[in-house]
Amino acid sequence: MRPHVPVNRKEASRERILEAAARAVRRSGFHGVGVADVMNEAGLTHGGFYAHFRSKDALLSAALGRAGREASAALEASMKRLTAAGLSPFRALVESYLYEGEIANREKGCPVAALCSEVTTQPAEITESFRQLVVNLHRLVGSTLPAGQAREAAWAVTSTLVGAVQLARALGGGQAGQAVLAEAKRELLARYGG
Amino acid sequence: MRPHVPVNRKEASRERILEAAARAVRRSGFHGVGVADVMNEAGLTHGGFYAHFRSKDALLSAALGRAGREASAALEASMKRLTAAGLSPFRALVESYLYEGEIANREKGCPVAALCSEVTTQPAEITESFRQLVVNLHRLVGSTLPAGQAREAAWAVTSTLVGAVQLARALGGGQAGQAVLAEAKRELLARYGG
DNA sequence: TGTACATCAGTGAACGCGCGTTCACTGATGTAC
DNA sequence: TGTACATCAGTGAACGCGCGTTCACTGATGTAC
Repeated sequence: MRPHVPVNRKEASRERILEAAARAVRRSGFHGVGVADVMNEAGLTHGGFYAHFRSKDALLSAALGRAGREASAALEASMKRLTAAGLSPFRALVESYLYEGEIANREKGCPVAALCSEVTTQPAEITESFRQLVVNLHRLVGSTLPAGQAREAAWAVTSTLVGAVQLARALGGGQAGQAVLAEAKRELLARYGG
Repeated sequence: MRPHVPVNRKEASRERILEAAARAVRRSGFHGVGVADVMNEAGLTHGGFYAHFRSKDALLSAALGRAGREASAALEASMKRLTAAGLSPFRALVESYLYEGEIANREKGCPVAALCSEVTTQPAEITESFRQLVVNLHRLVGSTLPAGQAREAAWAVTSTLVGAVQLARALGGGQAGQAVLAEAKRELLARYGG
C-alpha cells in the first residue's frame, strides 16, 4: 500500500480534498463535516467540489477508506518499532492502539473508534465503507494473537480496544481517561499475554 | 428511582417530550434529532417547545439523563431475573448487556453504546450529562465483580461491553454482528468468571 | 518560435431546503365573588 | 350555581441561518499547424 502519487493537477486536488475530509470526519463526525470547510482546508473554493465527487456522501465514503489506510499505516509503523525493540506483536498492538496520546488524536487516529456509534445512522454507501474498516481492524488484531484458541478472541480484543479509546475520550482526556486506557492495557496483557 | 408521576398538564407534556427525545437521540444520534419531530412524537406542535426547554441542547442533555435511567432500570431488571435463576451477578450482567436483541434495540438500549463516539463533538452541557452515564455504567459493572483485584478490571470490562455492541451494530446485526457478541460474552466469562 | 483555438480546473453567486428559534394569538383551565 | 376575568398551555406562521448543490463564467493549460 504505497502512497499514490498524483499524475496531474486535478488528481492532486482530489488527493488534498480526500486528505482534508479524512481528517475532518474523524475530528467532527459525519454531520460535522461541511463541503465548504473541506474544500477550504484543501486550498480550494466549494464550487469545484462536484467535479471531484458525486455528493457529500460519496466524499465521506471515500474519506473513510483514506482514513483507514492512514491509520493502519501509522499503527503498523508503531507496532514495527515496538516489536523491533523486543515486544511481542500483541503487546506492540495494545501499546500502540491504547497509547495515551490517542485520546487527543481523534483527527489522525483510528476511524473505527472515532465514528463507530455514529455510523449506523448513515446511508448505505457510508456504512459499507465502514464495515470494511471494521473487518480490517479485526484481521489486524487477529494476526497478533497466537493461532488457535486465542485467535478466536479477536472480536473481544477489538471490542476492548475500540471501547476503551471511546470511553477515555468521553471522560475528557484527563486523568480519568488515562486510567481507562491503563486498565484496559493491563487487563488485555494479563489475559492474552505480553 | 421510582418513576416520577406528573402533577399537572404541563409536567405531563414535559415528560412525554423527554420520553420521545430519549428514544430519538439513541435511535438517530444528536444530529438526527429534530425539535419538531420530537414534539410531534409527543403529540404536540413544535411551537410550544421553548415553554419546556431553554434550547435543543438543554433537551438533549436532559434526554441523556432520562435515557440513562430507563436503560439502567431495564438492565437491572434483566439482571435480577437472571440472578434469581441462579446466575452470578457478573454473568447476569454480561448476558443482559450483550443480549442478541440489543443490536436492533438502539432506541431503548444503553445510551453509552448508542452515542459514545458522537458525544465528544457536542457542547459541554451534553458531554457533562454523558460523563455521568459513563460513570454510572462503570459503577454498575464494578459492583458485579468480586472486590479486590478483579474489581480493578471494571473499565476493561465496560470497554469490552460497549465496544462489542457498537461493532456488532456496525456490522449490521446479522450473523456477523451476533458473532461479535458471542465472542465477547465467551471471553468475558472465561476471564472474570461465570 | 509563434498564433489560434479547444479543453480543463476552479471560482463565486445563487437556489432551495431543513431546522432551531421567536412570537402574536387562541382555546382551555382555574379563580374571585 | 353562575358570570367575569386572569392565567396558562399550546398553535402555527414566520424569520434567519447554514449548508448541499447547481451553473454560468474565467483564467490557465495544452494542442494543432
